[in-house]
Amino acid sequence: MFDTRDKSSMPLSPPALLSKLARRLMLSPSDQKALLAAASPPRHVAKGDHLIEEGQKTTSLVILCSGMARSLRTLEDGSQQIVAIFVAGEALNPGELMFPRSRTAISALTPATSLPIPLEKLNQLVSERPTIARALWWETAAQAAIQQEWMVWLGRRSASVRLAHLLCEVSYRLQAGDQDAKDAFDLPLTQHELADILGLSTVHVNRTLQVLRSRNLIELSRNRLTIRDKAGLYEIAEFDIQYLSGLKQLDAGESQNA
Amino acid sequence: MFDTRDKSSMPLSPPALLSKLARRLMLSPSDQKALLAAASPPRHVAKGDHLIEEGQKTTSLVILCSGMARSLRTLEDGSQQIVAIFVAGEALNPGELMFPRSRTAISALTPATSLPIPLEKLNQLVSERPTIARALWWETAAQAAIQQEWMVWLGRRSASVRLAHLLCEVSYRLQAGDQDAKDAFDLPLTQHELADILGLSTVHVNRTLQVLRSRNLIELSRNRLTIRDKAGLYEIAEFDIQYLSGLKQLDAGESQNA
DNA sequence: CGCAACATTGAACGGTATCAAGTATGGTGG
DNA sequence: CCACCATACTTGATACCGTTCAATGTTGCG
Repeated sequence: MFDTRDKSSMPLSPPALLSKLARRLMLSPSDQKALLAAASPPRHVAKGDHLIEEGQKTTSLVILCSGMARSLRTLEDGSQQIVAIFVAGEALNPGELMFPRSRTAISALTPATSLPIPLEKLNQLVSERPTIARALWWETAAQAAIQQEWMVWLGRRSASVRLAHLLCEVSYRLQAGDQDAKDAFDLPLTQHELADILGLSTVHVNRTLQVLRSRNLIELSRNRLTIRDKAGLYEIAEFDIQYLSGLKQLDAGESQNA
Repeated sequence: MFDTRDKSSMPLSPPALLSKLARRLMLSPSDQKALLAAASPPRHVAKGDHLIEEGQKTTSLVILCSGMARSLRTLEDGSQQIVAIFVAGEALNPGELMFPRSRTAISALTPATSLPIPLEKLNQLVSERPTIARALWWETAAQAAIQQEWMVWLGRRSASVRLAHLLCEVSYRLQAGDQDAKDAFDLPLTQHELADILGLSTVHVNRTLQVLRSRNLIELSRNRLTIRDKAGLYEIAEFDIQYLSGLKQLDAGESQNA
């Protein structure tokens, strides 16, 4: 279940593809159906392929049905910074819908399946079904919240804290989307990619990983991460489960708001 | 016009207060009226006062009508990171509306005026007027875009680039909100606060400012910033006016989307 | 087998933090 | 108006974290 590679090679029916997103966004069955009806056929891409190009005109809302993806900004000097990662069940560009062009390139970290929903149809849907508009607005806000958390530790924390935090977050998001709370999962990121996310050099990521390993907090080899000491990892990461748990409180807290 | 301190001491009528936001969000006159009718009386606060407390229950959308504000995250060890700053005409918490509680504290950098709009009324408005919902969604996305830009330079750029970029951005946002393109404005941030934004130490901010001054790019004293060499500053900041100009293309590019 | 990508290690350099001290600046009460 | 104090700003010396460069080991794959 954790091996995202398997999923993409086994074509799922669109309803199955959508179910994860629906669960996250708490869409009603009728909204789900409507979304699905508006969607283009699902697209399967290989590892490394671009799901959205930088500067590309915004033509669809894209939902990641399986696999993992990253959002990348390239700077003039060639250095790059990964500004977001996505796991199955998340929308890739809810915020970009508001802009004429995409500001980042989004590419697949694993073989992946995406479900594009053309803007024209989406706009119609959104005006007919305010609950869908609200769900997308909410997804935009949730991603902004995650970004904000990234900012805090980019600005203020040491390499080991940043790395630990990232591992905690990915583990948490994978669980929230789909799986039971297992502590081992595929993490299809090279040390170079981790460095891009963390704003560190590859070499230093390597050394920092060794520190975490030597303290018996994690194992990581061949793209598979095992968390050996969850409490310990959370502690040095200063991982506050609260900030993401708002994602779950939606059904409880939102009913009055919606 | 640039001295935000004057504004707060001179109570403006609510319509005037809202006009900036309306211009930014491209709200129709009837939407503006409706928003205004839903709003509570404007609130005047002193420099340093909190507009929104950390962890406070989300009860209103708050619009900043005059002055400047900052959104602050405090870490367990006492260090803090400013994750956003706001100028007059911006909404303080469009994204937070989606969560039960506020994740940051927002406090006034200058004397300021805020216009709270209670959630119950807002929810009604939003369901009656999809354009308002869309405007708030858009504001959420715009703030996420700015945050993302911050992330990129927090992770990848040197102190002088970060500082220069921040100055460029503030200057740009002030102009976009209100003023003609003047190159001198009040910047009510201490070096300590700049450090919190930039993820640097106060001492290093000081030295970096001296570098910029010695290159004749800026003057900054007593909270007043003068940009002496705009082109030069933009250059070392690698300031890409594009990323924010999406904000302006809304009326051009959005009509087909909305 | 051999190549390419990834991972690991070491040494030297540099940017930024930290600590500590000193200098404006502005506001307050006498 | 002055003495005083608090806050902000400035400057220097030192230490550390993370980078860079360079070399070596490892894994997977055609």
